[in-house]
Amino acid sequence: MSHTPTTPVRLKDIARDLNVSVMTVSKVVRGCADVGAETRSRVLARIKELNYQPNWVARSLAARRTFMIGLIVPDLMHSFFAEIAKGVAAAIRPLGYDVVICNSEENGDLEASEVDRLLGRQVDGLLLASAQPPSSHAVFERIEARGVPYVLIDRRFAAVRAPYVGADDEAIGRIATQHLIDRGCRRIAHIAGPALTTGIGRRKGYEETLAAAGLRVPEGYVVEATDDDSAYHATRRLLQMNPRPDAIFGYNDPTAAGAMKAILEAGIRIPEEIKVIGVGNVHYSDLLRVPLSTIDQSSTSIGQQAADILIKAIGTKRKRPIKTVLIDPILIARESTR
Amino acid sequence: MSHTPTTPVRLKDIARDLNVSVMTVSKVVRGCADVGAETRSRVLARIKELNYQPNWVARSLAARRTFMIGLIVPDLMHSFFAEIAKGVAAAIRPLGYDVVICNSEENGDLEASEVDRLLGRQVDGLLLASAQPPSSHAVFERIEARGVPYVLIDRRFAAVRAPYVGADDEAIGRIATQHLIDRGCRRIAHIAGPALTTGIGRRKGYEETLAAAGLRVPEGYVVEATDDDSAYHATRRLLQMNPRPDAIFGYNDPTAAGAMKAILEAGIRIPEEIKVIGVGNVHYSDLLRVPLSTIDQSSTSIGQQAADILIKAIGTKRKRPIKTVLIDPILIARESTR
DNA sequence: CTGAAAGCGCTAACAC
DNA sequence: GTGTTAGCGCTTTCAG
Repeated sequence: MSHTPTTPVRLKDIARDLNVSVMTVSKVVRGCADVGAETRSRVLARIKELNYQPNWVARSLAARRTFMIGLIVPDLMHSFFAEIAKGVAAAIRPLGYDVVICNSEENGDLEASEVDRLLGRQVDGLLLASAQPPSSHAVFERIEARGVPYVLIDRRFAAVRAPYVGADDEAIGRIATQHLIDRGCRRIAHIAGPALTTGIGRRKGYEETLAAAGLRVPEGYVVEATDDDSAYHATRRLLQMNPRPDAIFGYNDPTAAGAMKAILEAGIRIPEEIKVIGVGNVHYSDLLRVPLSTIDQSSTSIGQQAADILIKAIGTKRKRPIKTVLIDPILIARESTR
Repeated sequence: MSHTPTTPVRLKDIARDLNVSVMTVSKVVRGCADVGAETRSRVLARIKELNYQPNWVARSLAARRTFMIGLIVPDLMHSFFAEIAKGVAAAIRPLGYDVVICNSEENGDLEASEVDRLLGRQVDGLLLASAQPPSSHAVFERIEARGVPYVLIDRRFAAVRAPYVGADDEAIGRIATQHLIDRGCRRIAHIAGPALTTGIGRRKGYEETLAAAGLRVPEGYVVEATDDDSAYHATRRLLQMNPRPDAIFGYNDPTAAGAMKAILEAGIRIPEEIKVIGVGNVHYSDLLRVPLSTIDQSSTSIGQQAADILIKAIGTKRKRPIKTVLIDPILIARESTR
């Protein structure tokens, strides 16, 4: 109705109206026990009446806690991270926290500046799917210097002493590769991801499994790509090779999807001539041209578990044991490796 | 190195070290002109040395501005909204704003509580892809009562006097339907979305175009669905009908993808026997089993334009003309309507 | 049980 | 140019 912007109601206003102190009202708002029953109900009534909403900025400054946590992901458009974000939000919301989501665009410097911003905003904790190069620890040190708890997600940093939640990347590489071998493939190519633990681990699992099976692949069977588009182009090169691969293991679903596009476009049949497998079980995997076999890594659960660990760390004085949660990857076999 | 959490450096610390007043330091930090060159450089040096980072909570309280804006979307997993979020972030970041992203899960009550939280956090503005039922204005009134600028995204509310940025939904419906007619389809079914302006507008465009072409469709040719899964089931019902549709217009890409899944599963060929078109041009549209024809609505640009309008409104005293940006939809014809 | 005092770290507005 | 005075709206601490 009244479209005249009103200055928000403050504790002070309620206190004045009721002839009690600001403190008493504050206590009622926060649900402290030490307030008389009758006083409490009078205050509560007035609060409802005026529709009082606490000013969280003021509250945060005084209490030195914001009840905000920061989440930094490399790319929100990748549904894997969107799902993590969802899991995080779902986990912390009931506890009264809000999450500020930032996109690092897979760029370490941008990420560092996001971290600084979030720290400047006094977040109580940080969740980080970091795009830092593996040996660069400056960002983590800055966080630690501030004493703000944080949890690493998806990408691991061996030298950093922080909790981590993610999938077992080497296991992912092994499972995917073994699956292709089991399906009779012998010339298995790999679209490797960026040089982060995810990409490196999956590639390592791939190489180990190949070696264990006594398979050797020609020079050039491992190509690099970061998204569906670069994977598309990389795959076109792969298809020129002699002998041509009879399988491609993409380091994530988007790259596998890009590979499929190149393969089908070349008039090659999936899975008859080339089998394809990805990682991530993104939501649309089974809607692709050929439903994509993939390795599921429970993204929602990653978000939730990371959030749980973080919240516990926030509520604790100092030095809890550094937890590492490795989620067991699960093979989802679909048409693309039939 | 030093993993001993240090209390953050404050203006006061720098002021003390340099024997100047807190104000002077504050002015330097904010880049005010009225500071002596020599003083400024001393302060700057110390700031760098100590790696001073302003406390934004305190700053926000004092300045009565947080430089945070809130963005509420129904579903971050839907890449349309993820893309909008990205566009928003990209647009406001260089201006010093941060965005707090919230998920309403397509639930009006949850959305209302998110709005309250964001308002409580004193955001400077709000971007809202609202899940409110069309006649419910309580949320908007609460925002207006606080005098916080906001702009509506994607879903429109005719009675609400706020800027709006989104696609022209009726045009979308017309273009999609006309395209199917042009391709020779005569029994065009529609998977209608929820009863919001998006769903309603697209359906209206569909019906108008059908009428204009003198086409009538049997009872039951319009079914409702909200996501790929419900669309999958709805389409299975559609396929039982007699006569069977020769085209399906899905109100967005996920529903169209779900429809395709049901069609192909039934052994029916796309586009030979049934043509399919969606809306949104989501990122993976051309990777689907049959590359999906769709209507593009420039999601990134929606985010950017909405953010621009909001930022301008924030920087203004009061009452700017209420801008409505209707983005022209563009047909992207792919294999599914060949 | 209630409240007064003392800030949280910073900035607006105005003097000097 | 620089600094002073007053807070922003809330919570902490501790006395009554």
